[in-house]
Amino acid sequence: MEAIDRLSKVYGALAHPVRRAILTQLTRGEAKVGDIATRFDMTGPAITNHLKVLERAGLVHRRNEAQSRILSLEPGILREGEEWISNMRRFWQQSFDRLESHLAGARKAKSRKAREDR
Amino acid sequence: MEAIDRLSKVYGALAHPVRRAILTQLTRGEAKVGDIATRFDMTGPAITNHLKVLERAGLVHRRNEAQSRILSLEPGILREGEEWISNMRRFWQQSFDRLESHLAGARKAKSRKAREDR
DNA sequence: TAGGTACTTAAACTGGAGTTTAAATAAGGA
DNA sequence: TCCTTATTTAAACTCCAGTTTAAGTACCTA
Repeated sequence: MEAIDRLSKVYGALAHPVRRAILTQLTRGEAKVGDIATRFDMTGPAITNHLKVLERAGLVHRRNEAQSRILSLEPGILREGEEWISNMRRFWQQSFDRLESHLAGARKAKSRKAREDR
Repeated sequence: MEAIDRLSKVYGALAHPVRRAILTQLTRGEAKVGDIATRFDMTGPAITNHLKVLERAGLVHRRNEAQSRILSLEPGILREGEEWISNMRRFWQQSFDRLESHLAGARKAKSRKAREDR
């Protein structure tokens, strides 16, 4: 069973160039499976599989229309992925700033000592 | 051989909760491999492996100090990952706006027709 | 209802991710 | 030099990702 958490599914889905290309294509509007398949040198089942991964991650939505399946972007989930990274970068920046001010303090202490030693 | 592109490596690295937790820990400052290992219920080699994935994605940097390996964050690469997502969201927003104004146009035409039909 | 179009499911295979135990290496200390 | 600490490499295993070909399903058109 071992339900995989959402964020892992999202990043896992983004970790394949074909799936990122599919998402990019979908920013230009909805598309049928066939529209997508013709742009990649892969068999139909391979595309079906990539679309399933994107769908299970909650990144795309599938709708039936006659014989065609219409794919469209589902933006909410992508937002979570963006947030995790930007928080990460923000926290990293803070720890970097702390390090900087620590080093600045050390430099000051050192030059003070140098003066005292003179 | 089949060299995997950078972005795929970055997202692939983020697609595991343990690796995300390691990155989060590193925002609080550098850490030895041992410091990281004690926080997860895994054997040493498993941690070594996750660290290798993070390192190959360019997300962390490893430095030797006596018997210990010191890990620290490498922020630049994370920025690329953030950019891809935020561009994606921005393009999506644009296509959403286009759809909205299209629908607004359709609604107007419809109510005009309704008036004309009266 | 027979035939085409548009996909999906099944089955099979390859290769790589994630994990463990056991052995190897590297650096420091007695 | 031998022992200890800290971590990595090797070997082995399981399971899942990605892919293909062949067969099945769903909806439309004549």
